[in-house]
Amino acid sequence: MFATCAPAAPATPGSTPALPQRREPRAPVFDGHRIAESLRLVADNVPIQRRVLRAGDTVYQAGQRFTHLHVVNAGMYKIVNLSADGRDQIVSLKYRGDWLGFDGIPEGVHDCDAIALDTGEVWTVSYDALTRACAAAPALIGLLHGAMSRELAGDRGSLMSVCSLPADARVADFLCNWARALSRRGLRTDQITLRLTRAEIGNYLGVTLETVSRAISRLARCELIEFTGKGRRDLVIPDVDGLAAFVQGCLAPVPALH
Amino acid sequence: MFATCAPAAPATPGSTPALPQRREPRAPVFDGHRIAESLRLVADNVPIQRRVLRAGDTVYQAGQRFTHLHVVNAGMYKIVNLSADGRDQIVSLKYRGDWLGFDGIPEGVHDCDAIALDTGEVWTVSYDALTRACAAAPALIGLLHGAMSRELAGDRGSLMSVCSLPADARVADFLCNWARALSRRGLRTDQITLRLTRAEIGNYLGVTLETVSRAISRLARCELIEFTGKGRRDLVIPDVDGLAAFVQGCLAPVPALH
DNA sequence: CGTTCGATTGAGGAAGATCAATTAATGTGG
DNA sequence: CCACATTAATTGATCTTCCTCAATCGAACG
Repeated sequence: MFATCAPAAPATPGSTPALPQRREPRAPVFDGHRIAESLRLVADNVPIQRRVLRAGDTVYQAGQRFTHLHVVNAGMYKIVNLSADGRDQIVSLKYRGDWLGFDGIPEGVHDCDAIALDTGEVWTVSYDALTRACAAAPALIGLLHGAMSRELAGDRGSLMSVCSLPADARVADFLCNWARALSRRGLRTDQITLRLTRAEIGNYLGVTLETVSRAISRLARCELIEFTGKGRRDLVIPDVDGLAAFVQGCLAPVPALH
Repeated sequence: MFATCAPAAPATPGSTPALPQRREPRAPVFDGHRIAESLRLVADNVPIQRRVLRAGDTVYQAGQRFTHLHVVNAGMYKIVNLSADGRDQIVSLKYRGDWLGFDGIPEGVHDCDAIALDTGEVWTVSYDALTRACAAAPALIGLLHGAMSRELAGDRGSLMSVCSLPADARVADFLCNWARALSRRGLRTDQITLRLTRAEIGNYLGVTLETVSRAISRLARCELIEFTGKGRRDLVIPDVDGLAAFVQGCLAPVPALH
């Protein structure tokens, strides 16, 4: 696939111009203010309970009765969906400002686990109290809907990645998204610590852990990523846009349709 | 994979009993009443505009300003996500009772297309009017949240299918879900018409159209599905639970983890 | 210092993609 | 109504990617 490490050649010489291949470093999005406001809006209108978690702690578990929602104030979390037949599947990752627990709404019972990946804090609010507060403070409705809609958008992104990208690109895309999620929230990206094992990343991306490992090694060989610490969990992405361009490059021969 | 058509042998003789392999025909879920109530609740509290669509018509398109939501009263719809680089990806399918348009909430602009797959009708409501009505009729809040949460659950299911099932099982799972979506809504399932081409199914499931075609042929050979009409678009699923069991059977050698 | 768990890397095989040819259904214009 | 074009679906042959199996290595921990 990319033994040559050719990073997304700017479209083959005689190709259609239909693909702008946008390479200008996109304006770095920063959501920190919006998130801080959201947190304040919640805390001002609903009684919250702060809860500190350590890596491995569960915020809630599948099967538990649903009574509360949780807003992430700090830390990172994985959402694990367990199907009836024993498969378990990491379906999304959550960061500061994201909500946890929507899955329990329709049936009153959670059908996912939410598990902390590192030390963090969530603000827990009663769902009943929250809906009542919505009547008084309509801004809360917009907040909630926005959060749910963003979660939907994230899911669509995952599906897109899994359905349309080869394994190496999936891993690259995963790393891009991770880095962007951090940078949008104002967290440091010059020293990223992967909080997932290769097996977990593979589970999330629909590939085996060996494939993840090989992909990461190749990306490192191409210097699209660099390891910093002793182990293989701390890394730097020197140029996130370059990494994103690599993802695009994996699609080169396929584009035209309709 | 299943040249012998062995349908989910009840676990290999000496295997762990950890996998119950539930085969009792699950109680058929029927959501018709809940959906009818939901539609009425909306119509009673918010001005709606009925809109009839024919196959291929768009309910809304990516890039359009978001002002309205839509509830499906009839017909089937595909949601297509187009990424910046030209990939387009079917991310979900919608039926009576589902909502369309949530993707526009956070940015005020849609980032998906919603396209009718056959003749149908949607009820269009102003999002502003709807949120205002939520204050007056709190049941609407629960309705909306339930709908969004169900959509999230559907997305997780898709991701799970794509990440953990081999191609043949994915197609089988897709057909199961289609049939169940219909039967839950009280629509006839003794004569299912696929409204998607093989290419579209493949796009949705992350495989090529040839793979879809082969999988469908094999399922038909095993009599897990049967074609009815002249073409290859009308089919019957004699035993949905049997088809679901086939999906499970594809996972046999993998289960244990942790 | 040995044990354990996670990660890396290689070799071989299998599932699925790609390329290509054929058939079937649908639509068009004469 | 028929010849023709067009689009969808099927099926086969080959090739690539990724999975599986296995060995090795490294870091962390008791």
